Amino acid sequence: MKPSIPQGTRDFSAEVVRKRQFIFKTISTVFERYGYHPLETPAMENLETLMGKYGEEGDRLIFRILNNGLDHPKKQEQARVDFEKVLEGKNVPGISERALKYDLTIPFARYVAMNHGQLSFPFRRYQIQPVWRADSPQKGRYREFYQCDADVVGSKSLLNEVELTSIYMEAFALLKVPVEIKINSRKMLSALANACGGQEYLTDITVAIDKLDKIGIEKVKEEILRKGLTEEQYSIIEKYLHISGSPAEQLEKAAALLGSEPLCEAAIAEIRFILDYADKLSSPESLFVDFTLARGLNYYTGIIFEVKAKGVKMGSIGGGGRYDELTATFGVPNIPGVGISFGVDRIYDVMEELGLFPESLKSGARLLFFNLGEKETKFAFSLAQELRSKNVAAEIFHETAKFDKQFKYAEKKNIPFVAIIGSKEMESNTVMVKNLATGEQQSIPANELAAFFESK
RNA sequence: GAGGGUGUAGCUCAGCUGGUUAGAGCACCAGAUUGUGGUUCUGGGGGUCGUGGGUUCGAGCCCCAUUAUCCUCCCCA
Repeated sequence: MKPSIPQGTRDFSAEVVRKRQFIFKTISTVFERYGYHPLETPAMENLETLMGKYGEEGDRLIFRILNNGLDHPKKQEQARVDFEKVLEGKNVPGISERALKYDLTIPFARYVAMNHGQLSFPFRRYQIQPVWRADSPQKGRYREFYQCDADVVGSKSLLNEVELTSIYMEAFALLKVPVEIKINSRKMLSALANACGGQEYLTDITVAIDKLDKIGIEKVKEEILRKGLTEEQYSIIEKYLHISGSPAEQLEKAAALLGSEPLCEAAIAEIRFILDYADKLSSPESLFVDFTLARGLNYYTGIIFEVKAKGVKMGSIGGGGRYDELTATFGVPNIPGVGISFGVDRIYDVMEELGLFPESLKSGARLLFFNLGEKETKFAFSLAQELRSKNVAAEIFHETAKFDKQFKYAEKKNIPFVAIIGSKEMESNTVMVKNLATGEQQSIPANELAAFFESK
């Protein structure tokens, strides 16, 4: 048979794994600095935990796991009856009661609901794990991909939003990715909806203006009018979308337009709270107020975030916001929260495009010992062991072979140095070390080899 | 869920309006070169042309089906 992997999944080769781990490690280091703790949850959850949390569309994309033992003679009859129901589109525990997790937020909510007695609030956690979606794959979309989330629950303080903003700034600074961090408040959008027709239009308006930079203002207008708003009502939206200027000016203009709405006042207070901390953040120039920012998800209730990479054509590489009642669906009310996520796969693509990964991630071993025969290899082996004990990665070529072959191996594996030990070297107790990039070689006493590499 | 493109050597792909024995580059192996690579040269191994049918004297090429994969829209990260 021809080997293959399931559609929408990937193997990661050595270099890719190192680069991805570099991203994970950088981000988690920043999370830890702010007192966020790691959490891991199982790949699979009970189907019941996940169903109904992601909307109709989302439910269809959940990977369900078939129960074991359906072929057991005692169960076969029941399985047939149950399967008929599955064909009608129902979920039947007899056929499937587990599913692969679809995101990290719902499992986190489940965890908090299960353990809220033991947790001390506010509870901060970060989580970097794969999730699975039975979507049809295309460019930049996979059936297995990683999410990287940080959330704090059990606190309404806007200081959390400030810190999450700061986390974005620090993490992207460490990764050297130039970004724009956009913020808005969902309350501002609610105020807008109230001003032009009422809350029942909130979702329609949000969905439409969220697409602004994708489809252009004309299409946004079309879409909004199609939803039943009048030209007059739309004119308020148009004015809203044209608000510009410095953050302070933006807030003023918004107040002038929607000031009569109490929610607008609340929104302005939230945004102003964050802006008041701007001078204490590491890169305030990357923070922007963007009233057109809406985020697709409807569960956000306060501040919302979105991060875009500068100088690259790419969707957002991070996003998040405040939500209320994360755990209410699991019977534990009154736990508000706010969280952000990093789009790891897209960050990878951006960094690859801009050449931001450190060179050191490319090679494994620093040194390859040539294999020139049995005696020589024994000599090389003890030297290699010494290097390894001093944390210098070293490899010995696996069999005696022509120089040509061993050189090519080193080159392919991006190993920068080779060590040649033949009878001459063994006699004088030295090692011939060659730098492959420059072609220079020098004879180094065997007992100084480790020091030579440790100093590099 | 809707709509496109592509399946030929390990990889990337040529292959004319259907016409003898299906090619190239890279990779691999051997040699020129028994302790100094990246260049060059010579030789070599490798393919039931995704699968199944059909049209034809003749199909890698045309038709139908099927399957895999990539992409666009919807939605999302």
